[in-house]
Amino acid sequence: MIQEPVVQEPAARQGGRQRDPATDSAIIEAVLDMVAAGATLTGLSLVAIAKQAGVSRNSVYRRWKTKDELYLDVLATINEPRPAPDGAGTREDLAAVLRTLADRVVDVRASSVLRALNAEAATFPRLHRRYFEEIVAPRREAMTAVLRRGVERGELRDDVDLDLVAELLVSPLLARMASGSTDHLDPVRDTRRIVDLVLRGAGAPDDDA
Amino acid sequence: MIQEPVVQEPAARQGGRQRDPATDSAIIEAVLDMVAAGATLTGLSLVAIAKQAGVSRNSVYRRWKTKDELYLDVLATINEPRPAPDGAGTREDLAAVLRTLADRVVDVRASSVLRALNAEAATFPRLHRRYFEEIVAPRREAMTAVLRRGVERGELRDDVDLDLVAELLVSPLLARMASGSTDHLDPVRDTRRIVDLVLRGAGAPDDDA
Amino acid sequence: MIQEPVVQEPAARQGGRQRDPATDSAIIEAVLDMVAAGATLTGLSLVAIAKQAGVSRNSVYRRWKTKDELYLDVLATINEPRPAPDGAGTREDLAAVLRTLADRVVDVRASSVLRALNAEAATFPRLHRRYFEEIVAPRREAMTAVLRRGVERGELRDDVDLDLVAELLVSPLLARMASGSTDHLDPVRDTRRIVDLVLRGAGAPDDDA
Amino acid sequence: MIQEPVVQEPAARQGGRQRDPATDSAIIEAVLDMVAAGATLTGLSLVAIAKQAGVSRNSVYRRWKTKDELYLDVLATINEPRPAPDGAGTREDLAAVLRTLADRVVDVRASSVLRALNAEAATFPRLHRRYFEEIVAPRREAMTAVLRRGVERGELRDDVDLDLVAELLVSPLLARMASGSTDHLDPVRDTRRIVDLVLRGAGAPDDDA
DNA sequence: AGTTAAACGAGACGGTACGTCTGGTCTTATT
DNA sequence: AATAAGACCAGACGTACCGTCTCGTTTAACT
Repeated sequence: MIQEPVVQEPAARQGGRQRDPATDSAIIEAVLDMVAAGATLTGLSLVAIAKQAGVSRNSVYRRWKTKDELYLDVLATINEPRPAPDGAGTREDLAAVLRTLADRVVDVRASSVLRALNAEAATFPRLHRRYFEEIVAPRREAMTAVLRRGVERGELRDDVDLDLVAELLVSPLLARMASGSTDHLDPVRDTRRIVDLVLRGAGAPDDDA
Repeated sequence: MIQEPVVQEPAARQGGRQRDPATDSAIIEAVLDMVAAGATLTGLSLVAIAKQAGVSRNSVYRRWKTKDELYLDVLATINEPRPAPDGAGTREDLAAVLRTLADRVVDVRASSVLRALNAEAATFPRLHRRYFEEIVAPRREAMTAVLRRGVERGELRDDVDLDLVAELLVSPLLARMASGSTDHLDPVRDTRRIVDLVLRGAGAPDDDA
Repeated sequence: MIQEPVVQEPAARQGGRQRDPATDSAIIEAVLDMVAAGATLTGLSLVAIAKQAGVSRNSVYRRWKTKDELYLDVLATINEPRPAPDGAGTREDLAAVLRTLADRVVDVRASSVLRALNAEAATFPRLHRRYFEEIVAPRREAMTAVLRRGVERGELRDDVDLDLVAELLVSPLLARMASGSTDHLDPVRDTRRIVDLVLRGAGAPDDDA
Repeated sequence: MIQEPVVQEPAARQGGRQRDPATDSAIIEAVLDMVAAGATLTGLSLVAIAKQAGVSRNSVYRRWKTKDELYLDVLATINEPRPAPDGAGTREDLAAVLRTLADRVVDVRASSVLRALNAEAATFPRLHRRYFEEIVAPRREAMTAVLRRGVERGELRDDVDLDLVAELLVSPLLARMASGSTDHLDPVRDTRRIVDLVLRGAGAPDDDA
């Protein structure tokens, strides 16, 4: 799991001043703020981050050798695991799974980081892989599980491509995250509307025959 | 329209060597290639672009004072207008409109630029606005027109939010563009499948009542 | 001799527009003015000279391939030969020879060029050699001739080093040229005073024994 | 006095790495060497100096914002004050004062810098003024004092222009410095000969009447 | 309490890239 | 063919960072 930051504990501890934990978070906050303000992952430098955090360069470099490692810890901050939906019904379960995503999309700093990460995946392969393993994959599995159960329950057609359905459900939120048009998004209402429309379809009933 | 590049024609022409048009395109190609290779809009420098284009710095700065202006011309390159769908039927028209988008998504260089532009919208507001006016808005109108006609024809329900339907149709492609997972996308097949699923819905028929 | 400029006559003259002789002198004047204004020989560029002369770069490069060649022609402009003194008397002859030098020292443009040339002798060896052969050597010979005649006539001691006497006579003017403190120099009066003092000496008569 | 270089001490010293004093002198040495090798004051760039000194550009710019300021410190290096002559006799005192100058003339680096400075006085007015105040003026006063005392003692005529005598004494050395023909100069012997000749005069004794 | 060791801010340092400017060459249109 | 205008490449210059390093200072653990 990503939960545990990789800030290296210095080996043997026999004396000396302690690291200020406030510095750790000040730096990570600085990254989140700057990225949310439009900075690029590549464009950010440890120096600039230090300045924004009100901390000496030294204090940043002491903790992370590279931006890559720092960003791993930043990414860990974003992931906020949720319990699996309770299985009340397919419609509600889908909405619940989507909510997890929608909440992150609405969080400006989180969505900014993820948007930046997508745009620069090639530059940060390790970071991008981690993003997939820790954030994307679990959600996808949760979604798939709900969909499969929906078919079993007879609440979903059994002749549809579930992967496509999942993509259809998730994409509106992802697209908003990608474009940054996150303002008018109401996590509760909009996830509900998306689920409804995907389940019901937009075509006229006759048209289905 | 964006079609006409803004490369400034120097005022009065009475003598002097002519600008090499090959240089213009070499520079724009360089930008497209570098962005497709993972570069950031902010991260690119006119110097690096010149190097990649095999052109002197001077020749770049002579044409564009800022990256912003250069990118405007790059963006113009991407926009490839398509005729409106012929109106054979809602299903076919929707697929046709989506195709325009899907083709751009599949084009690595185009989608890379747009992905980068989305990620750095804050840094290039003028560019982003232009992107909306010239590329996004026309497609959206085309899509809306088709949908409205579908309702009039009775091929679409009249109780659905057409904006949401449009978003549902478009988002899978946008999301792929955003994440760069563009490899397995088949413009013809996949647009068809998306349209079908959105029209028909994924829910079991009984469930609709 | 330096008198004949080395401006290359274009080989065969078969037709086409004629060179504008005004351009030649405009360029040389430009050099003189710029050097007098403080420019360095190395620091001047043909481009800057063209601009100052109000002439296209082309027109300069067509005439002189290098600064070196151009400066040779500039130097030729400075040398203004004078007839040998008439031999009325040593005192008058010395003053006459010094006058030639003093007049050049007073000419701001000439002295500026020579001062610059001295400072950058290492960079323009050919030019510096030419300067010696064409300007310095003739004057020195003239001076030596007058001094030798003075000894023969019994107007000068026969136990002094004539080279040193010559140096003593010439140096005040050269030093002024070198330092640029040329303002308060009156060629007629000051050469006279220098000659008088050198002949007579500053020591009290008794002191000589 | 000029003795104290103007390398700016950053105001408050509370921390940070110390400047390497070896870097200071390496840079100044570089300037002296390059000017002695024929470089122009204007032509030198802080970049070239840094390269020659084997130091990063940064380290130069950190110390001096402009060439002007750097050259002030270079000039300070050249000035080497001497005690006033002891007053044994006018002849000896004059020789002693001239020696100070002759030694500087013989020092290739010092004379190169001063020659360059004279040639480019217009470009570096502040530097040139300083040169006068710190180097020229004191020597001139020393010289004048000796001469005046010579008159009082009856060792010099009382009807000569002492300023002219001073100029006559000093100019041969200055002229050599200006022309760079410094090789065959023997400070001890030549100053002596100059003083002797100026005191005694070159004219035949009868000629004075 | 004194010693030791590390955290911390400040800033020197070498290196690299950027955008500007200029120099000399080449090309085009005009005279 | 000479000229003016200007595109073009090459390279230097001064600036701005970046990441490393070395200081002097402060804080905490361990004698």
